Amino acid sequence: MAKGRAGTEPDDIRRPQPHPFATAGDHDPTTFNRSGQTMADDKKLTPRDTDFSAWYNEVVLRAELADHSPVRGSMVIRPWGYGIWERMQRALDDMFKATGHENAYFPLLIPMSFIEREKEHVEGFKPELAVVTHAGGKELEEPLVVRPTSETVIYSMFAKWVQSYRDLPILMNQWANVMRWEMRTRLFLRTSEFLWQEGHTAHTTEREAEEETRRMLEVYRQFMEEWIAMPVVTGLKSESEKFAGALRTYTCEAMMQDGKALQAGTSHNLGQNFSKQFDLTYQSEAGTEEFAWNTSWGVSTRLVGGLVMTHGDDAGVVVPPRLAPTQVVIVPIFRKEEERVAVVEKAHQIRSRLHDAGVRVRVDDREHLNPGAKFWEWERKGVPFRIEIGPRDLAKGQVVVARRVTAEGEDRKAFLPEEEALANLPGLLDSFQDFLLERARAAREARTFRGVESIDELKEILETTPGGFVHSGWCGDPEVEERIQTETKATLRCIPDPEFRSETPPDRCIGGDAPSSAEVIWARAY
RNA sequence: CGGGGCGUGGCGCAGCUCGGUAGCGCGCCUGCUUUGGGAGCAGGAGGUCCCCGGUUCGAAUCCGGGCGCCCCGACCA
Repeated sequence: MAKGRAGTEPDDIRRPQPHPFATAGDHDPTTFNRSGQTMADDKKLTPRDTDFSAWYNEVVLRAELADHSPVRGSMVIRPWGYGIWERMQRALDDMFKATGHENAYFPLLIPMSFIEREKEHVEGFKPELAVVTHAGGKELEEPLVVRPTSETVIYSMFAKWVQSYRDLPILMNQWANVMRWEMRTRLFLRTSEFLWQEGHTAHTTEREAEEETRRMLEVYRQFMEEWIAMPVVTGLKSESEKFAGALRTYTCEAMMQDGKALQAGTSHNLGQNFSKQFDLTYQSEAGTEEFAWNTSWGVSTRLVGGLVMTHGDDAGVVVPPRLAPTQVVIVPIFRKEEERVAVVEKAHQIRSRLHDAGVRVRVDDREHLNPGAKFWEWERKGVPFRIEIGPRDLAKGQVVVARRVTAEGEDRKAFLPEEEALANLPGLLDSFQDFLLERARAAREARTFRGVESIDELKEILETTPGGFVHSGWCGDPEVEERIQTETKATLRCIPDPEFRSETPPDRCIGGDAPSSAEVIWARAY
């Protein structure tokens, strides 16, 4: 049976299990201090099942991933969050290079007239443009737009560079910031300014452009699963959800722990829409003048938000080892001065041996915090493994290895001989990475509902916490889509690719008696 | 833009009904004792109580006007 199938019976609607956020290995963040008092509440995070959205905000701030900037709706990405983004960038960049792409950089400001060139494109972006009207103390003759995306400048430049079919394909990417003036913002998930990568290509044939669009979608899927450990459903966007100016938009949709969908990355087949507006033509082998075919594709710092909402728990963030700026933190424990000297020295020895084995590791030898405080702090930040070394361990030649999240029935801490711990850690990091992906996949499958045949049924599922992805038939009528959106607050996430479809294709449209022309997925979304 | 809430040391809040010394928890600084799951004690720093105006002998508190932020709905990676 293909991956992504939930029930053995296609018509069987699966119900979610009662406690969506329960995770093996979660531990109760309520602890007691020495006088037996509970710790002040302000040290704990709001639990996910009390208020998921409050939990998210607190986690991002208190794990020091990001902070609000003085300008409403924009954020500062702090070193821990930026370190995760840097790892993402590096991995993606390598994948782009491996598929033949080169990086370039285009400017922040775009002439207003460029944006206005492609009709659908303007309509899509106009409401969220930030416009520069004054500079150098004078009003500008033509307003400049702070790029919301760069298709228009990039294809205007491509037009300048391309003469012959021999100049194609162009496979380019840029890492940049963009600005879209949003009404409601949330750290990482939707801010006015965000960091992203936008790939832009030009081809001689429609088929080649389509292949490129699909290839990059697959690169994204693979990256999201292998690096973020975040499984995604891939598929095609409906007309109403596609990129403004594209022929077709493909998407990666991830399910967050509250059952809502996160559009994690998109890849667009732009057809000849932009090449026609910007005169991106080439002379073919036969000597005729032809318009090029374009694609564009992007992922953003939103992925950091996706990571948090996929793996985080009530103790904080959980960062998959491959993206963790620090994979292992070593906490020395001691009482007397001579113990401190010995333990800290051992900690640094272990650090340097793990470092040589390719592990990103640091020693937390701050003296003003006791070990417990350090444990909480690094767990909140999501460091995958912690090594504790105290006098008792020193005497026994062992270390304590604690995993950030444990499987059901597994002990949180393992007492291992030093050599064994050192030898095992790279493997432990790998298996933790795998564990996170499998856990996330299971969570998604548990909240994927198939064979849903009526809007009432859809509504009922979405209103039962924590919702999820609902598969149904659809006749393809945009009016039906809009009606469902209004009635259920769910959007049509995508027409899933074959491996995510149900065993038996739905035969009727969810909106009525019309025959279904495509299986689609509904969900409330970020 | 509609509905709701809130602006008081860095953060979270109390005080406002009923005007009169600005307070609590966390955090921060110094010292000593501590350190195997968010340390204890002692001392200390830190405030235009969002802004403007009014009432009053006196305003964080009452009145008027502004501004800002957050949450919930209509747009979006």
